[in-house]
Amino acid sequence: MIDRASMPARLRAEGKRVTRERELLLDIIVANPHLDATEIFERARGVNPRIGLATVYRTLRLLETLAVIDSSGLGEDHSHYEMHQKDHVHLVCSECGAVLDVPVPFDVRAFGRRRGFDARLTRFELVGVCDACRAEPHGGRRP
Amino acid sequence: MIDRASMPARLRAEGKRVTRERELLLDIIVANPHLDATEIFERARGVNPRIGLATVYRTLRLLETLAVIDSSGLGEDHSHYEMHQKDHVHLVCSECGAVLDVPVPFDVRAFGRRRGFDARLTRFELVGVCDACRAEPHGGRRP
DNA sequence: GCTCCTATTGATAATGATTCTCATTATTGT
DNA sequence: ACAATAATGAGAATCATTATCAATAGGAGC
Repeated sequence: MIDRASMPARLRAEGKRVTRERELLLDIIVANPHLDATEIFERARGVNPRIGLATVYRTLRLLETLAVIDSSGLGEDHSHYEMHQKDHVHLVCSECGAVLDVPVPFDVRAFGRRRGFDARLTRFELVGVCDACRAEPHGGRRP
Repeated sequence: MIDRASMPARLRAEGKRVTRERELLLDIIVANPHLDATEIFERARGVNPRIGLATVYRTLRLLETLAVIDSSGLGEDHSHYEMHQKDHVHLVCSECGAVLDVPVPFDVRAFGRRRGFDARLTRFELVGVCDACRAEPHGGRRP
């Protein structure tokens, strides 16, 4: 996992500016993995009501380009974000939306290399129903 | 892989009608895995110029609901489709767009079960650069 | 700390993918 | 063949994301 404290230096190293907005968005992503752009936007407004949605998308794109954050669908048709970390599988509960990160049980780089691929990024997800939701067939919608 | 010939019976069993459009779209998906909705639409028009894009999306949604086809992003921000088949990893070349299907090297169901998840569907992708594209750094854009 | 240069922001229009609406058409049971 | 109604086609509507552009604010130099 990338260290939050090193981000300002990292941005400057890339010739980018360290703005209030970028700091705020990074804090939100670090503290809440798996949020989507709208959810990040809402939380950001709670702190800085003047922030715009465009800034959220622009910042997410920048951070993803810098490989600081990763995006994934998590069973839905839009992106969710988290700080970049070692290859892992997202176990997504289609009932309650819970997401569990589990290390990939094999060497992904070697797996790709064996097939002539130089792996740049991975997205592994397993969508299903978690224990809790299987236990209570009635309630248990998205939190 | 689901057998194309059994699809009409499968549709009727679900109380759905077997239309020219559905037959055509199934043929296209079987013959060309990993196409997106627009590509499927274009090929379909080649055979039946009267077909509408809405029908393509409706049919894709229906077939996915019936677990006849699966969708995945393949490194892009929209869905690509293929007949449902056993769990596999998509190796996607970000340079030429080539997609390679490789069996998942571990037992996905058991993997999920061990974490309290009842796996319904999986999406494993590894985005990188294939041998061919690494060989020729100049050309080699999307086919 | 003050200024200037320009990257970044905010508001909003634009785009792209997908879904919805509704009148028309075609599939299926009889 | 006929009627009942599910499915289609065309286009409007929606949702996520990107582009545009004037206003604002980092940060390098003084």
